[in-house]
Amino acid sequence: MSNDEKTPYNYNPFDCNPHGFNRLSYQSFFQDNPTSDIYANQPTPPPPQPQNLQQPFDAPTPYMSFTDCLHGSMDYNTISKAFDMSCSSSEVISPIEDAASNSKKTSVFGGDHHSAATTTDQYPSTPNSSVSSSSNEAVADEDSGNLNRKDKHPKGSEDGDDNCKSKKVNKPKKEKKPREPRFAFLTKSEIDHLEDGYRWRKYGQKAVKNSPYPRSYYRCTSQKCSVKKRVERSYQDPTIVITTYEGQHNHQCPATLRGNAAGMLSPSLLASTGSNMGPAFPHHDLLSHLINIPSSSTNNIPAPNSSIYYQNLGHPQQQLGQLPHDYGLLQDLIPSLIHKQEP
DNA sequence: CGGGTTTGACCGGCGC
DNA sequence: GCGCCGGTCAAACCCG
Repeated sequence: MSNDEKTPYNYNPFDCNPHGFNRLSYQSFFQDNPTSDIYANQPTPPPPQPQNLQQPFDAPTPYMSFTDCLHGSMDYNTISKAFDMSCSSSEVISPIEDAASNSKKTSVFGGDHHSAATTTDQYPSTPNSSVSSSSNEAVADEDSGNLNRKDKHPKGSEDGDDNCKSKKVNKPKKEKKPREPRFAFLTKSEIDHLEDGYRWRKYGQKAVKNSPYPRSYYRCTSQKCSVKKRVERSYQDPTIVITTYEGQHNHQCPATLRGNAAGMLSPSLLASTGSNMGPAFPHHDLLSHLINIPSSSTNNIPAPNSSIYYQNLGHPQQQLGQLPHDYGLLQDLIPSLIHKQEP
């Protein structure tokens, strides 16, 4: 069952998309709750979070970008709030019960955060509808240098000899390290690993329980950057790729450094996002999929789900009107998006 | 040869 | 305590 069979979409030159992603029909930010919460459908209690996020920069501005998120310059709460808005319209992804909702890890992050996935049993049956579940993870976690773990000792064979099975090297009982904040993107794509401008090294792949699709683990190849991401395919809708970022880049986007950034961005986005977008904006591929740009410029891509985004948002204007002030993220993106649709 | 991928094994948390 | 499972490691392999 390869994904190649389905190729439901055409290549969209507008997106400069060499991989043939399809446009994102849904986007979601969620923090935490591995796997499960991706599908979690819940009203996401907007948490009164202390602003103790690790933020290299000041408070989020209305011009935060997705990459800002990726770079950690953004308050994750802002993100989640922003998307809570859109999910508050009771949109949820298709009921991917069980594996997802059942996961025993719904509140794994120390439990010091509202376990988001709680009402998973009442999925409205809105297949392919967009979801915007958001949850907050242990935002307080610093970049705890997750690379320290285990000191890189070869497992069990540290001394070689007869500790044959006793892989338990006597470790200093490390304290539980908090997890990085996470957020996920659901992207319609034929390929699993979406270009986002950063370079990633795959360090693992695991079969996902109850899913025929494996989950891949990637780490940012940049030194000292501990950002990780997981990529898996929704088993309910194999055209959807779930990309979960964990951590915050502490460097610039390599693509940017190569001078590609400009080419990744649509002028309108650049214009609308302003300088705050900075050089670290993600690959246009990603962005364009994130916001489901109905690139009128070409192809009437069937994009079966392409309308979902709007469906969920209802009338964008209206939605925007309801937005809290910190809806800056979409507020920023949508106008440019709309602008872009114009011939 | 360096960097990335594959893949089986290991680790550790969690639920029962 | 045991088993399950997600996440990670690292040797082997691949590729440009």
